[in-house]
Amino acid sequence: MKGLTERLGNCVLFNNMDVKEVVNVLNRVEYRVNSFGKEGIIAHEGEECTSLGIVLEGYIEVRKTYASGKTVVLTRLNQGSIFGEAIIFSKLHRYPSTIVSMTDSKIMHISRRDVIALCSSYPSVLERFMEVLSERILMLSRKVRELSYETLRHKICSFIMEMYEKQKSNILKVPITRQNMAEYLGVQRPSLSRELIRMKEDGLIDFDRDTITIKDINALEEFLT
Amino acid sequence: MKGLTERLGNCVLFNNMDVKEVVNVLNRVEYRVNSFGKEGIIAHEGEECTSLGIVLEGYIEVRKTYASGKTVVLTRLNQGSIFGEAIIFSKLHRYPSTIVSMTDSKIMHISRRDVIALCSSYPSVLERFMEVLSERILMLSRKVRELSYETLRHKICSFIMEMYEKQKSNILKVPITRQNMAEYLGVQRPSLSRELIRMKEDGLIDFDRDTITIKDINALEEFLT
DNA sequence: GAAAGTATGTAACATATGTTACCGAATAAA
DNA sequence: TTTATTCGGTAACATATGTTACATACTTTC
Repeated sequence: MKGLTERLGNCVLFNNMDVKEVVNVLNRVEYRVNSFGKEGIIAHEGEECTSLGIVLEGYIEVRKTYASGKTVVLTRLNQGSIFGEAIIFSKLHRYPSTIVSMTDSKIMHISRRDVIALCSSYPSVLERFMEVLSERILMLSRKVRELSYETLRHKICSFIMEMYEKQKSNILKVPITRQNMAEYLGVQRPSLSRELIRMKEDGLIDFDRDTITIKDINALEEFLT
Repeated sequence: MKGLTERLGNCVLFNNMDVKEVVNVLNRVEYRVNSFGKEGIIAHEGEECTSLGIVLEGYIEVRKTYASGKTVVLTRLNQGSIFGEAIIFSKLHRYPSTIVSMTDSKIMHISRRDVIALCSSYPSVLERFMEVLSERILMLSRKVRELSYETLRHKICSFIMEMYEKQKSNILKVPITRQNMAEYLGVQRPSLSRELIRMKEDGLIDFDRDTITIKDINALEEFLT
C-alpha cells in the first residue's frame, strides 16, 4: 500500500521515528488494514478487542448506542489517532462503545501480542505508548477532580487558585469572557455572576469586568479543602 | 537487603514472575532503596518525578497540601503498591501531591530509563505495567461518567440499568439498603426516596423495600441520553 | 461620534436537592 | 409475645442553581 509509511509516521506512536525505522516496524508486525465506507462499523460495543487500532485515513467516531436506538458521540478521531489502547491491556478487553467510520477510511490493526513485541523492540514506541496512557490518566484525574467540586463556589475558588498559580499576583487578569468562564465551569452565566457577587459580599474577592482581586486567599484555599 | 526478592515479588509489576527472574531483574537495574520514618516525606508536591516508586515495606499516604496548611489524604498505598507510574511518562513529570510515610517504610526507586529497559526485557513486566495504566484509565473513565450525571434521576436510571444488565429481569432485587444505595449514588436518603416515588408516579418504575420493578425500560434509557 | 451589537449585572421566579424531624413497618433481642 | 432497634417513607423547610427577562455598560462599525 502506497503511502502507508508516511501515514504511519503521522501516528502518535511513531511520529518521532525516521522513515527507515517505520519500514522496519512494518516488516516486523503482522498488521491488518481494513477499509470502511461512510457509516461502516469498525467495532461493535461489547465485541472483543484484541488489537490496537490506528486511523490511517479518514475520520471515525466513537459512539455509545442505547437499546432505545439513540446514539451519543463520545469522541471523534482523525488520521494518526489510535483507539483501543487501554482496552487491549485491561482484564475485560471488550469495546465499551461502538466505533463508526464517518468517511471512507483505512484502519490498521496490530494485535496485542505485536504491540508488546513492538514496545519491546522499539523503546521510542514504548515511550510514546506510555506517554499516551499517562497523559490520559492525568487528564481524567483532573476531570474527576473538577467534577467532584460540590458547589459553584468551590469551582470558582479552584478557578481563581489556578489563575493565581500562573499569574502569582493577587490582582488577576481574567483572560476570558464571563460567558466563557461560565461555560468552562459548567454553569449558567447569571449563576456565576450571582455567586461572584456573594463572594465579594463575603469579603473573599473583589472583581470587575476583566479582573478578579483576591482579598482573602486563606479563606479561598480553606474553602477548597 | 534480606527479603528484597520476596518483597518485590509481591509488587503488582512482578507478581507473576518466579524468584529467579526477580533476582535477574534486581541485577539488571540500578535501583535505590530509601528508608523513611513515620511522617517522613518521600516526595514533595511539585518536585520532579523521574523514577517509579515501589512500596517494599510499610504504608504511605498521598496527600494534597494547601498553602493554608490543611492537608487532604488522596490515597493510601501499602506494600507492593507502586506510585509515580503515570507521572514519569507524562510531559510535565512533577508530583501533583506530596507522598508521606505513615510507618517506618522502605521505598524502592527505579529510574524511568530502567523502567523502560525492564519493560523491554521482560514482556511480563511490560504487560503488568500496561495493565495497571489501562485499568486506571477505565476506572477513571467510569468515574467521570458517573460524576457527569446531572440529576439524581440520571443516577438512579444508570443504577437501575446496571442492575438490569446483570440480572436481566424487569424485577430487580436490590442487594443493598436504601441508606447504602443513597451513599453509593452520593445523595441523601430522603432525596433518594422522594425521587423513587416521583419515578413511580411517572410510571417508570415500581418499587418496595427490596425490589425495583422496571415499568418502562425505554423511557429509562431514553432519559440517560 | 452615533448607532448597533454584545457582554455583564441584576432581579424574580422555578426546580432540584439537602436537612431535619417524625412515624410506621420490619427486624432483632429479650 | 413483647420490646427495642433499625430502616424506609413522608413532610416541611432551607439552599443552590437554573431560567428568563431586562437594563446598563462596553465594543465595534460605520
